[in-house]
Amino acid sequence: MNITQPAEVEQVDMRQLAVLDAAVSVFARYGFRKASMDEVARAAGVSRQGLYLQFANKEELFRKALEHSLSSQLAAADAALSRQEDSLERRLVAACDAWSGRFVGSLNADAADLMCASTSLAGAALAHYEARFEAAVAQAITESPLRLFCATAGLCPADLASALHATARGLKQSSASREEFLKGMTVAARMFCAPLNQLRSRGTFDG
Amino acid sequence: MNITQPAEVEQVDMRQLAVLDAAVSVFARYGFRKASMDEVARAAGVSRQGLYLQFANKEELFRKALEHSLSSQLAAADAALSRQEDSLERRLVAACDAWSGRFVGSLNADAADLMCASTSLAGAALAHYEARFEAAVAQAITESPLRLFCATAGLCPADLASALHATARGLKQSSASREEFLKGMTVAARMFCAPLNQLRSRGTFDG
DNA sequence: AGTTGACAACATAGCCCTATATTGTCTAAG
DNA sequence: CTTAGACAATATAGGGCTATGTTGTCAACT
Repeated sequence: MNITQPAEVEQVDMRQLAVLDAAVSVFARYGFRKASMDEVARAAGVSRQGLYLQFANKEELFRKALEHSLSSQLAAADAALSRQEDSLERRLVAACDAWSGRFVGSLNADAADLMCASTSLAGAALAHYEARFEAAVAQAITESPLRLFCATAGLCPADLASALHATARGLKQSSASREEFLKGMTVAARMFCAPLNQLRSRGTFDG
Repeated sequence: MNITQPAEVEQVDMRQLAVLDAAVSVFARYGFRKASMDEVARAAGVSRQGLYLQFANKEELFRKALEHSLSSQLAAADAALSRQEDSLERRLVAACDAWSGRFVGSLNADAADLMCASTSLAGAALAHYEARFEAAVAQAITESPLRLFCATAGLCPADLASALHATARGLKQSSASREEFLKGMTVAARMFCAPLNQLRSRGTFDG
């Protein structure tokens, strides 16, 4: 009987994740207030009461859904950053895209409501994941030859990560399509990685 | 009698500019709807009817004020970019600060109203000035040795200008203070200008 | 375990009406 | 040429009130 226990636990987790995925898409589409528990339940393929069996109330559902989304975005960014076979430029673009680009074209008028609810209901988690994203980017830079340039330029990898994050923010705001976002992000990443190519062409590349 | 004519014309322009300056600060403080003509008149030191003698209505006043602000921001950015005694990094930071940094810390809840009014009442002018800002930045890059790097990186100066503009947007949104904005902008500009220093240290600097 | 249907409590959207503020215009006065 | 004061037309803010939608919880059902 112990053998089935882990399977059941995984089952429960899978259910939760599926529900959270549905909640994320519904909240992203309608915002916090205009998204109803009924809509989320229908999107998740469960009954409305099924939601209340897993989450105490709408606020907790939103918080968990937001954290789930942030967590998966961060995981995707981490995965992109750890693709050692790709260039740093490509990894940085992919990481910023995984982190910020997911909902670029799909933001409607309820974006303000979403931001407001996010900061008021899970501001700490939001800041936490943003810090972890920047830390991951900074770590990738630290592990690359670009760290050599940082020192000579009087900067630290965290500064670069923060600046790249700001660029991603700005592009998310001004881009009409994901292609536009990726194009701008590629330009920024290429400029940030320029010292790498210069080092390489000078023969001072040491991995 | 012709001698006094130009002086009078300049007087009128000065008056208009003073009124527009006052209007800009009032609109920036209260947004479009919550700012009253009475408030603008008091800030400008004229009567409410004085405003209607110079501007047909509130919408025209807002449009002219916005264009005046954009024009002066662009002029300040241009001035910063043409300070040949400064490094390109410093000029780019100063230009972005002049363009985007003016109201960084002072944006309140009425920012949405401002953006909405700006795009609906003078969206064309807004886009026009934004394009001119990016063109000015691109021109400064073209006139610098950085243009050499652009070609080798498969980019054009306009791409860099657009990316820098996006960074300024993102920092404007996420920065709590102007110092934070300037710090982030400096990091981005330094990275964008990194190829310059590398070229210089390799002795391939040709002005 | 989850679903269904029902329920009170609460929030929301809409409408109407009122009071107040603001716009845009006019005339008289300095 | 500008201002002050007054004015109708209009926009806005607020209260009350209703209709509708939503939340959170319950018991009965499968």
